[in-house]
Amino acid sequence: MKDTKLLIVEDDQNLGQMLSDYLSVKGFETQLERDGEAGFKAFIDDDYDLCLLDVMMPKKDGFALAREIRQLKANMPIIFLTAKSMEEDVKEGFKSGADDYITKPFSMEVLLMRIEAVIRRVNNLKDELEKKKEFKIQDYTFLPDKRIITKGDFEKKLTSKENELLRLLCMYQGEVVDRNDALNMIWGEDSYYNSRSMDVYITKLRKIFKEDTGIEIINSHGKGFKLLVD
Amino acid sequence: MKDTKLLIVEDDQNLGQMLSDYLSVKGFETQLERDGEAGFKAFIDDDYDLCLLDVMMPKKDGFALAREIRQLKANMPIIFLTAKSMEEDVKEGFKSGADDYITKPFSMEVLLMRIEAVIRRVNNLKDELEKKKEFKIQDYTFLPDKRIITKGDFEKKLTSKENELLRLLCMYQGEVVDRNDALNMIWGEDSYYNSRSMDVYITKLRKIFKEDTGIEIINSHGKGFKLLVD
DNA sequence: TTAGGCTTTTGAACTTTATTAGAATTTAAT
DNA sequence: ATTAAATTCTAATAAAGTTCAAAAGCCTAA
Repeated sequence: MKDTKLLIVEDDQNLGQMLSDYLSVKGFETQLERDGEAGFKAFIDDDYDLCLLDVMMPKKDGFALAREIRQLKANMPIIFLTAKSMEEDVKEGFKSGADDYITKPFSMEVLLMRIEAVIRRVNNLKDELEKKKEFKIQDYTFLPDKRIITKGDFEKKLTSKENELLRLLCMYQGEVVDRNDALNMIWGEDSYYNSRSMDVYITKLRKIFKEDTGIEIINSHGKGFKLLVD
Repeated sequence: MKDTKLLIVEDDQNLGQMLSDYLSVKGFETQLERDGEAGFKAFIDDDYDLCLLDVMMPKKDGFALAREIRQLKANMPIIFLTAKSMEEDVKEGFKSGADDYITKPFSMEVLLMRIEAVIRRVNNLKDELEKKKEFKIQDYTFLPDKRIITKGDFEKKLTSKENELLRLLCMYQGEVVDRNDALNMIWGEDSYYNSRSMDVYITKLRKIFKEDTGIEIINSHGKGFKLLVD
């Protein structure tokens, strides 16, 4: 596995550099930006595992930036660097399972612990999902370990690619699964031909649910696929 | 997105200058006007994130000014600077979700906290909107998660760009959505070509509502677009 | 070990989505 | 009124996704 990659957005040059240096030493790959706009650009250009956002920043504050980031990646883990007075707002508005906040001033050690905690939490979440033995898709029961999907007395064996792809879609049900991510996870590499191959499997999965209104695998052009169930 | 921009309308020159200076130092962009009329002119000429209005002013008092401002921008956050004796009036007449008031005399610190609180509240409102699953546009139902818009038995699938753009317009229904903001949020960057591309999508959306009187996407020259429904 | 059956990849034709170009209009400003 | 800038909309093109069918791989039971 590669380094954990952090996006740090902090307008105080001193603090920013200090964070960046300290966390680099601690084994993270870091990218430092000094305002919300630059931060968003950086976020688009690269893949990060966690964002560290100052709340009070010129051009675009941390909350606004977080909102935009979440539009692109709904579960991106975020830690807000906030003043004492804003504590309540973070709690109310932004604390999803993948978030945390830390009030200034803080010690580097404490920050490090928070970062590790968030990453652990996120990994656990992913683990849980991966370990999940059974997914419900309307009346269907999908058992990834047994590689079958059933509905009433209908039962279909899935091939391993079908199985992994459906598992991934189910894990992130309702969210777009990145094409690249899926390719890397299931095919091990993201090439043009693998991508075509994946399309074929998407077609196969769609065929399974063809008759069922309310189950759809929709494409998000240039991004990936999303399993929608209502 | 730019700095948070404040319009300060205060007839007491001393206090006005002090406010303006202090808030500038604190990282806000400020514009100071000394009466209601000048304040309204300034409001028309520029985009503000929050207005700080003295209630007692010559030519046009703070309430009257607020009324006019609200006609142009229904949700403009406003903080009234009021004397103790007027406290009741503000509470009754003007406190919308985005408002606050502060009684003179006040400390700069308290004012700052109020400003931040209002801005935070507004940002949280935006969050809620983003999470919204369903928008009504007259008889249409727009379901951004499913990327469809329906009306009776008419149903149209939307492409992801159409979908995001319409979502944005719906979120700010009745208000102008900045071109730049839309480009940054949906396209990730604000370039000439993306801007042309967005125009094409505006055209597509307009076509959907072509037959419907009372639904319009109107352009605000040099600013952006506004979804108008009546 | 090898034929048959299943899985996966590849090729190719086709559809949909997004961008670019450009001509015609509209708006704002000098 | 003239000019520049911004917008509108159609059409052409490029890029991405979909699907079917056939080829290539892979496994396993005879």
